[in-house]
Amino acid sequence: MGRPRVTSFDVAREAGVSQSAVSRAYTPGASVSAKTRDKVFAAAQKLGYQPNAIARSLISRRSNMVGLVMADVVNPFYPPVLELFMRNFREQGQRVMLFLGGHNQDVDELLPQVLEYQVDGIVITSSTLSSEMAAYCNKLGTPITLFNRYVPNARVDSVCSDNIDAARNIADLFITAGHKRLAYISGQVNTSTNQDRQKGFFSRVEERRQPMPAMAEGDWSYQSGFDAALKLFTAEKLSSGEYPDAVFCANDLMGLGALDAIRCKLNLRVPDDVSVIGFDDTDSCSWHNYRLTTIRTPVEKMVASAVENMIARINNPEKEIIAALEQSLLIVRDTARLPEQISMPFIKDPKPDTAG
Amino acid sequence: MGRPRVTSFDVAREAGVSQSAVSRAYTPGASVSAKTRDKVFAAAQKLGYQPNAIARSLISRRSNMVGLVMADVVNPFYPPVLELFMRNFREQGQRVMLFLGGHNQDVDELLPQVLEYQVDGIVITSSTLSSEMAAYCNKLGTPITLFNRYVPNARVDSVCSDNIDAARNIADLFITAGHKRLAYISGQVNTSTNQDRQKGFFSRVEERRQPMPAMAEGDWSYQSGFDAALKLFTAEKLSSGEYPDAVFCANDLMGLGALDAIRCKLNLRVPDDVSVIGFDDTDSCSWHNYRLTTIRTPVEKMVASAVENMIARINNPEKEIIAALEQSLLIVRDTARLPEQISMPFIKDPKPDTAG
DNA sequence: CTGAAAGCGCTTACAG
DNA sequence: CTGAAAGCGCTTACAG
Repeated sequence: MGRPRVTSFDVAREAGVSQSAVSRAYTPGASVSAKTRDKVFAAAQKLGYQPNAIARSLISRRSNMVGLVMADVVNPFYPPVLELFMRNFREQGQRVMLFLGGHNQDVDELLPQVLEYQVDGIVITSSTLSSEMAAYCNKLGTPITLFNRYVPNARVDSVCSDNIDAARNIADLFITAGHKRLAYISGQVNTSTNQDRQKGFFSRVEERRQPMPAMAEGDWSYQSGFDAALKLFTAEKLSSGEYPDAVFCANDLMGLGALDAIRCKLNLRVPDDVSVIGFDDTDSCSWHNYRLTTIRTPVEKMVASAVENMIARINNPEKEIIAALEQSLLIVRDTARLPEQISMPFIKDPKPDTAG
Repeated sequence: MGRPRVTSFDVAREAGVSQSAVSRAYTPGASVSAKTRDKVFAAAQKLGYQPNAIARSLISRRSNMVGLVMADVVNPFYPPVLELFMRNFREQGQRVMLFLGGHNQDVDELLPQVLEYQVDGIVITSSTLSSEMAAYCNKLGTPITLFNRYVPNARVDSVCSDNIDAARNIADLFITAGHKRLAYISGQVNTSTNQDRQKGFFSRVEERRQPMPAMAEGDWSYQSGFDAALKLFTAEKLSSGEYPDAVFCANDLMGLGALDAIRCKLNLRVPDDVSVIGFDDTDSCSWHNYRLTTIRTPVEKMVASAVENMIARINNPEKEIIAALEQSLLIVRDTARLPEQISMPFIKDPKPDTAG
């Protein structure tokens, strides 16, 4: 409040140089003599001066801030993604303004708030924006990158993992290993992530001329996976032996819930009686009690390329649009019977030998 | 690049009013006629104008941005905290610049980067800053609030949960329920959170004239809890029956690791053979397979008061310093034998009846 | 209620 | 290399 700020003019006076010289001292590559720079820094130190990034942003038309719109930080898939974005942007000298916005329509309402601050670019994770909004950002010259969402024909970059392909592979794995009664536990049905995983799984089952999978609806949460499993394994099916012998869960949290239901509540053996595969390779999958076989999205790579691309576009708006689609990796643990030949990239996560 | 921005002058021309009028139209409570405002908004709409928050920040000396420094978003305790901060600040019309910084010394190096952007205030979670840095922020007039960290005699606000008190209560619970061989699995030993939990637990055991707890060092992670449990329950102790019968874990993740080690690897019964209590009440504690008895910090309340206080201080720098210390709540689930009389606030989390 | 004008704290041609 | 000056896009007294 009213506290007088130390400005470059104050430093200039103290150092006996011009205000421009002060500015140059803080501009990498500007033409200043070492001597002037030293005087400036000494004076700055003495006065407790630091350049004002807001003023710099205004005149230079570069804020060195990016907007990051995230869907749901509480879902364990996102914290690592957030951390990676923070780290990658920091390395590029960009600060991040964070926004939490729900689904697609929210994003359209949110974007003006982030544009207001003249961010150099915006990354949107797991949501889309309307084509009107995309056009508006484009007119402003603010680049957008979609993470985990793809919009055909829009002038926005995107980097995704190939959910359809991964889900198709899971169908193949289950079928080839001899499972006969497949099931699917869905995420929120209106999300594109769920739609892609479901479509990939079902379409491949159909291509292989197998009976369509049973399905129960979840909402990505642990509890919904637990409940969905209970719906899939009714008392009737249990007694007839006609219960699912392979369950693909649209994410890990639901996979863990299903696992707990199947083992603790239903007293079935995994993977002997039923195989379970999840998606994301969240930390808890590797816990000794679960060891859930799952799909890992190459998050490091995806974030790195999203950031790299964003920076490149900030520096060159004419750069061509990218639409990266990364392949996932099967993480083999203990919850699924798998065929001899695994038809997708995979690694085995050995049971850690931690006896000491 | 170089795309001409639409400014308030363009809108003024289009609307046939002065530039000041445009500015006033966007200032709540400013004196403009409805008619002028309508003309302005119509022109703005037509041109795709939106006020430039950076320019506004510069002249008004209010950025409506706060800096949020978080320690470790990957630890499941933090995502909910982050979400709460985002939501509360948004309600107050504040945007947040996020920074991820490790331990205390990092924060001192980070702060200049956040101050550069003229944030209206800074919240630091689970780290401290040096008194020099505190003094510098104070000189700049930028308020600091510490979340989960307390600095006596510094001119910074803080809101914490009372870790010492909660840990003392756990000692009481164990002892009163008749446990004889207590143990403690620590978090990273140099963090104040661990120090407080450890101190509270040990000091109360001492006051009650019980044998000092055994201790194994962890680092907050699941795996470290698993490993620590194995160190506590050696083959020798197992065969002599002299293994711990009550383990207090400095956080839930380690508690779950310990639980898996104790039950799956050691084949001991919980809580019959050994009681386990964690800390934080992270989501996975309530999973059917774990149902970990733990301590819940009143995070909603803490974040709300941190934000409320920050806003109050931004508006009145002379406001008195607060140092809130919130009491925690015991969440009773299935992993600990508890006395008849529970000596601290608690709630029972009933096993959800989800059979359908 | 309205407009002209000063000024927030910088960067960046421009001229020397 | 250096300084004087213009200007980024706003808000806010000030005068009417």
